[in-house]
Amino acid sequence: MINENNIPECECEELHSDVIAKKKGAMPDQNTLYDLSDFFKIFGDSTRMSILFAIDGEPLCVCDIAELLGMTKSAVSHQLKILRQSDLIKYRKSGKNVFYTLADDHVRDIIEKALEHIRE
Amino acid sequence: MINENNIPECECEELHSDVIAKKKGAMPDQNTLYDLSDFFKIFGDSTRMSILFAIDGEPLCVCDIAELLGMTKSAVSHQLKILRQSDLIKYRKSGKNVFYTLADDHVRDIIEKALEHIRE
DNA sequence: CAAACGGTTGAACAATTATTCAACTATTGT
DNA sequence: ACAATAGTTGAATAATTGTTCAACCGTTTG
Repeated sequence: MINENNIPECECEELHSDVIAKKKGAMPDQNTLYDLSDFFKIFGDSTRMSILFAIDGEPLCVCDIAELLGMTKSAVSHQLKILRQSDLIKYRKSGKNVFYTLADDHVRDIIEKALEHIRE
Repeated sequence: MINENNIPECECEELHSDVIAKKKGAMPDQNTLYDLSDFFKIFGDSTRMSILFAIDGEPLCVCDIAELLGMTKSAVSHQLKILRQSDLIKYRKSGKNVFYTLADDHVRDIIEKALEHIRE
């Protein structure tokens, strides 16, 4: 079913309107939902997840990360860009090298929580 | 560069071999990395994120969720299946309806942590 | 200054994935 | 038993996204 605003609509007849109305008021706004899912999307790739573990603690240059993960510098650099844009990592240039490491402990925290969930 | 095992390799000449060796021992195994990123992948979609907020607290039937999100039952049902398979939600059948709600507080915890990060 | 190396980038390609559509199952009420 | 409704499902389509490839920039070294 498509309504006049071209938005698909539920075609059910017996809706629990009161519950829906209550929920509608309690839902986070659309932007927050996008921000949240975009944030999790970053962690939802095994290459990026590997990079985060790799640069946890000691900073690593792009070559080292590539060697560690068995990937090309290019592929790693592309993913580093995404991590940079999300402020999950920070970097320091040193001559021809660029050393990357985690931005803060927040990242570690979230991954730790997820590990707990997986291991139960 | 592709080595004899057909795995792309870093073509750098000045690797920090000692650091790499140390890191290699500290990295989680490949399966854990996949499990972790697969877990986060579930949260990395705004539709699923909306559903999780919708069914937090009070259980909602598929129709109600669809109405709340302005989506078709089918689209919602597909995403509910993914959430079910990841044990993030539980459901209760009642006549023609199926009521969904969060599986446990773990889910809420993780989303809360992410919200903290976003809002800083 | 030129060559070499570390790193980045854009376009192309391949793979993954969310939504739509139509068909289907199961349950309820007449 | 039949019609109607809630929900699920598989296939097709469209959109998103990760990796490769080639070209490029910046820094260092001969």
